[in-house]
Amino acid sequence: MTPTLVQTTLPTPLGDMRLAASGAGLAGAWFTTGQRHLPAPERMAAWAYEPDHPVLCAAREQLDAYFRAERRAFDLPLDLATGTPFQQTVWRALLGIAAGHTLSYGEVAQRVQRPRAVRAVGAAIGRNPLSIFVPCHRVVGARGDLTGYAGGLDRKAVLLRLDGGAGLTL
Amino acid sequence: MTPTLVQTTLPTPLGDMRLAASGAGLAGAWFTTGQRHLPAPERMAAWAYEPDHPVLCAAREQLDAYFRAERRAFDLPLDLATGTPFQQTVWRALLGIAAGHTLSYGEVAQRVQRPRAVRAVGAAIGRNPLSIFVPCHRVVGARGDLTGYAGGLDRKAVLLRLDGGAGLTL
DNA sequence: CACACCATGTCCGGAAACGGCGAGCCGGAC
DNA sequence: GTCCGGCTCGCCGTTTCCGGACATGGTGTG
Repeated sequence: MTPTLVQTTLPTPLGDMRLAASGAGLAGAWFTTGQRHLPAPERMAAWAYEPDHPVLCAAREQLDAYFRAERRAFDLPLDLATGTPFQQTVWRALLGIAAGHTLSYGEVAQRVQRPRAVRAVGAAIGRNPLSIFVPCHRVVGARGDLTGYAGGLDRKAVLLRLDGGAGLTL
Repeated sequence: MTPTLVQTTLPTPLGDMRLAASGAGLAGAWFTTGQRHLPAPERMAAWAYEPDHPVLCAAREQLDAYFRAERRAFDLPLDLATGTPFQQTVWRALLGIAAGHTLSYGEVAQRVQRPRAVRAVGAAIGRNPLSIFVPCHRVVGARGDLTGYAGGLDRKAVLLRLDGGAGLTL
């Protein structure tokens, strides 16, 4: 049995989000609407609601600050253990992209020492369980186009503007 | 010598059926074409034709009503004494599946207290002498596939739709 | 008694399909 | 000529699907 998680939900300018935490740290952050690759509903239903859990509190506060453009980087323990080894490598690489910067899928592939595994990188990024915290929205097409986002391209655009210091513009 | 039976035949939307009755109740109901595990022809030839036998009349009427979707359950004495003890147990378990519901072979095996005798259950169900009356068509594969039917999968599909209240759709 | 049938179910390995891509090529619009 | 849009094809980790190999228990044979 995989260890069970605790969860909470919170509203954001981009829609409600569900946060989940394990003993190791924040393990999930998904938009409740229009998000692909969600865990199975019955799985999520089994997680206890603990809004006061320290990790969830920290995540909520930092996320609020981020949307108020008062914070550009996050600082809390993350639990990436869910993914395959390759996925974890990719996700960790994303953590190295600072706000205001972007990389192409090909560049990420190079950083992961798999220069030709471009599509595989794309697939792995698509499975990122930690929206925003693992900044998968900072990966764009080789020619600068947005290309895709599990939470919808609209949200990706907003997040990138926010990253750029432009403040929140829907 | 096993006590001799009386018989009759009647047409149904799924083809002609032969009904047989003993003093204890309805003992057989088989499609005359495309049905496996029929009694030996010479055996059946020895049964007297008695279309007016009370049990046969009741069976005919209820079967007609069933095919007209005006009846979902049967109410007449059944004679299951033909089978082995195990087979009788299985057949009786089938009587507990209401119209509109299905069980997998494995689930039937559990109900019979022989969780691992899954194939044996399948074999026993295949020998069911009372098509439709003992609803062996309500047992499907673990993943929901039809798997098999002594009267042909086509008939099984029709019967399940009929059970579901969908009316008769060939 | 030994043995071969089955209207199954589970597990496992291999094959094929599927992506949040990117480079190369071709044909039009200037 | 340039430039751009659109198409094709190779790329590779993951997922899904399919087929074969067991285990399994009652029955009908020999």
